[in-house]
Amino acid sequence: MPEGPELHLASLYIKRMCEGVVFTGAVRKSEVSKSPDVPFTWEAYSITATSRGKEVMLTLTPADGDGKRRGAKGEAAKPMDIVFRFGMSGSFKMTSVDDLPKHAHLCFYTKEKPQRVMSFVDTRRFGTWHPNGTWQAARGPCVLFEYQSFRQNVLSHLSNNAFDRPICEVLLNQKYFNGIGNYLRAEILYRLNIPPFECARTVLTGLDLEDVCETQQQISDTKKCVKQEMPDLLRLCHLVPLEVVSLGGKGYDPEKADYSDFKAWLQCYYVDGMKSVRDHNGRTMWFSGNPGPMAPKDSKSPRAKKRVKKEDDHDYTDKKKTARSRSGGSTKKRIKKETVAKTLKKEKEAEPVSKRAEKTKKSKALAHEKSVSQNRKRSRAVVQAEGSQMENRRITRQSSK
DNA sequence: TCTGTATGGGGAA
DNA sequence: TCCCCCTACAGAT
Repeated sequence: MPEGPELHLASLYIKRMCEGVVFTGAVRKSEVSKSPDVPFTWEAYSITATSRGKEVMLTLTPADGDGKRRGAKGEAAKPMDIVFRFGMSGSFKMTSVDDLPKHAHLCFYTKEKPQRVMSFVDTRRFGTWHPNGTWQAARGPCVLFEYQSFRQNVLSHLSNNAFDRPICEVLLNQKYFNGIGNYLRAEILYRLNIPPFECARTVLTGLDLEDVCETQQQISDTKKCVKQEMPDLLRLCHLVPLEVVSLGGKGYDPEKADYSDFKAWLQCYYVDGMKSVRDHNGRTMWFSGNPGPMAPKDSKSPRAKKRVKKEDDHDYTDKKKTARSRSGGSTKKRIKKETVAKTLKKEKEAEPVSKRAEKTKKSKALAHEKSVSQNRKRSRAVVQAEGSQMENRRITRQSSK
């Protein structure tokens, strides 16, 4: 579920579910998880949460007046912060003990009867947590809640070689864009019609250090702001995630019933008619129009690349053996080579968009079409239309300099 | 049964 | 820059 908006929605969910609820006992970790144990055991404690970019911090606070002022090992009663990163599939869920989700890896038990559990659920186990943790120092300010410092952090470091790369790849750099992930980068660049593989520095040079819309309320009031001034790329890094937050629900999470709202909100990511290529890190970039000058020449999937490499190695070994033995190669090897050649040819002919994506998109297209046409009539359409013209003119100016 | 793909990011070379 | 961590699912074979 996890980009900036989903992490924030998770923190809101935790706060809502844990408000006034007393938790008890030890925090329990699944056997299979490689994340650390959480050394926290109290007769009574409360839970609250906050988010920053792609991190969520849980604060466990021992309750006053429960008669026990010391923990199981005699430690003083002080709160513990646990910092979570969600990986590709992390989320929090409050359930009954009987309904504990299959992939619950860290569990907090309530003191009620019947007992309930707040658990960190993470199917793929790419998520991590850090007891007594702090916000990760290497991550930049939150695009949602530290907008001005986020903006200044980006614009004051443009000379850094991190900005030599394509804008779509820099948008995933959490040192500068804490909270932006793969669907947000697609949506943001699409709104401004910025070629994803344009050089980041070219796109960002010339933006004002201070945004004219200074207060969050002003910024959040899209209509008001758009009428006053065009939103630039950095403001959209703030506004677009805010839109997802305002959708409520659970954002990007196909398992949830309210996923349809989110799908309808998407204008570019996984949308019918959009193009997709692999960026230099092997992640799929969705876009329309011109990919930009720094587009990778070879956009094979990481696994396809690996396979081709393996087969190349295999082929090389075969050739060496053949040369040594002067045998000319066995029938088996010839068939293998033909298969490899066919595979390569297939891949060459294949569209950048996978067949699976095509089919998924087709089935999605009908439902999507209806609501997108409505959505686009809203303020975002204004943002996109006006913004893209301005942005294109600006980028053209930058490029020609 | 095999292959490709998925909202992220740490660490080795 | 590449490899790896891991599960689930869709579609191809």
